[in-house]
Amino acid sequence: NRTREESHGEQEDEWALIPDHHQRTILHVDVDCFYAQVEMVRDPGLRDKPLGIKQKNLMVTCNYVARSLGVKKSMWLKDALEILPSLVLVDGSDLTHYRQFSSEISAVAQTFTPHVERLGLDENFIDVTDIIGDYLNNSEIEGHVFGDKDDNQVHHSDPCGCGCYTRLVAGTHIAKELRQQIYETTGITCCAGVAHNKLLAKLVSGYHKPNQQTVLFPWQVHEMMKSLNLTRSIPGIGSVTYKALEDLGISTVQQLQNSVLKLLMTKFDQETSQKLKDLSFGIDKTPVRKSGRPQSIGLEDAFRKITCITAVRVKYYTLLERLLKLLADDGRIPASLKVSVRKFDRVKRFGHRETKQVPVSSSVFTMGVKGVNEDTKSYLMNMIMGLFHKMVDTKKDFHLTLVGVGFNKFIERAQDAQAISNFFSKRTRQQTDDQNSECKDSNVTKRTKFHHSPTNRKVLESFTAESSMVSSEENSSRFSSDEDCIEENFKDIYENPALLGTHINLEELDNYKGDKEVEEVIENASETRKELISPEIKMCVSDDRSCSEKSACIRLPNGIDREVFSALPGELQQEILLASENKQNPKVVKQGKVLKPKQTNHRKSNSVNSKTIK
DNA sequence: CAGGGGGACT
DNA sequence: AGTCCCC
Repeated sequence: NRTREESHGEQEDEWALIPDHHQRTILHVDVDCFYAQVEMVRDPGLRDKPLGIKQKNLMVTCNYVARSLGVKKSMWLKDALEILPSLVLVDGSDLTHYRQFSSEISAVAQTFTPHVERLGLDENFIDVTDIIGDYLNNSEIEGHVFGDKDDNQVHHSDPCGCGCYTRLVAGTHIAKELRQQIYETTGITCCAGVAHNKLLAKLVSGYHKPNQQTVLFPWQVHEMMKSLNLTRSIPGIGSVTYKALEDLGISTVQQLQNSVLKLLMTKFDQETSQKLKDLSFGIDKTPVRKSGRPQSIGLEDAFRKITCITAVRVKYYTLLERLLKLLADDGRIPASLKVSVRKFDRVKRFGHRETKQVPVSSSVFTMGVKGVNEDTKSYLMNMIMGLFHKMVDTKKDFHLTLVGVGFNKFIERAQDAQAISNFFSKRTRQQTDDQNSECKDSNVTKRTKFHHSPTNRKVLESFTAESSMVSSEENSSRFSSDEDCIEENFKDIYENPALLGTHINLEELDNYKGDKEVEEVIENASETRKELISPEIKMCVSDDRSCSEKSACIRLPNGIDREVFSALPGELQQEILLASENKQNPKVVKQGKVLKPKQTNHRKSNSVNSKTIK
């Protein structure tokens, strides 16, 4: 009972000859201009205005008021404002609220069935095959039907004979109900597509926009696929695959349908070749996979130009602070840290990133009764900078247009966590003669094992809270298993101990009473703070315009964005200014005992290395 | 400055 | 770690 066109494949094309019985019923739900809707729900005053959501210089989406006035998705901000000067803009760089709405929407779908697969923040595939029985008594179709009206009226029952007609009609009722519930719980409107596979459901969901739905019956598949014209409009055929096909003289879906598998196999392996052909016929056997929680959590910041190491540190530090909040919300313990950069490249322009990763010890996130604190941040910062230096040779000129940081593996199950924590504590015992290892071991075990418990949740949440610094001794045992990493990655800070002082939370000073060397580092830093960050100057720094009129203004180092600078915590502002000062006036900074005793053994010089500051 | 994510496969 | 895909 497959459609005729599905048999047009080559004889050797075995997969294509397997009939598609359309046994499944799949929904694709796609939120209308997602970011714009979220902002309109959050501020109903925006409803009637032309609204654009921007990220940097790009308007990533806009509401339908704006669209009716000639603005399109993914326009340059400049172009959008030229067309529509009255466009109201909201910055959508921080995805926090979008993530929240997104998971609420998926959660509504999950009340129907667990078979929900997320695609990006605003799309969900739902396999409703399991629950279709509850909806079979509906005879009327909800929403639109793809294709010619007359054509569909011919088939008023189930011409296919496999029961797909009845199931798809039932699917339209589920889609209707789901969209209604999403609207009631979140205030967000969606489109939906109903079909017998993911490809088709997705293709058809956008046929009537916004806030509408469409069903596709199998006998319309051929017409639908032909109407796509270019192969590029098939999900799964991206720019690279499209160009490869183009090289073979295949540009349209029809050409792909008529292509010979052997020709495709000159550019793709057999499996891929077959998949491409299947797609052109609207055949897609891929299952709807439960999405579960994200497998990575990361943040990026793009910009036009960063050329100095201090700015890099500032960017990573800022991203890391936000990332730790996301991590605390997530509740899981990460096992791997990934750092990325995008180097300026005239040819590639964008898209390409270089990345490096390292395992991170789970103890970094679980040790310490008072939770993870500033110290964890600087530990991770050193990891980050270590990876960064593997990608960028800061002794030479460099030009970055993006930095990113993320966690991409998580300790999932109690058993795994147990094994991992045992592994770490074992290593620690062998390598150090740590009397406290018993205590640490039990800490790790307990926390990791129950990392979903409320108690542990609290520990995680305290990442971001101001909390007290642990003693140096505790530090050394906590991180000793990552010794190798620290030695490599701490290099930057070794070379400029004055920077270290600026990392210290001023509220934690009491912890260092009596430690002369540490106090000295801190004093250095606090003097710097007093000198450079007086309230007046802060005001000046935060306002570009007033700054240009005042003579007392701080002159920021080249490459430092004033807006970025003013948004930073004082300690990082100091770091920048200090670094810039040192650049012009390299001076010797007296060495102090630093936070992690291991370092002192490896420090080679007391002098500030102006090269690292660039 | 396409942005700010994410996933699967190799 | 890189490539390709998706939104």
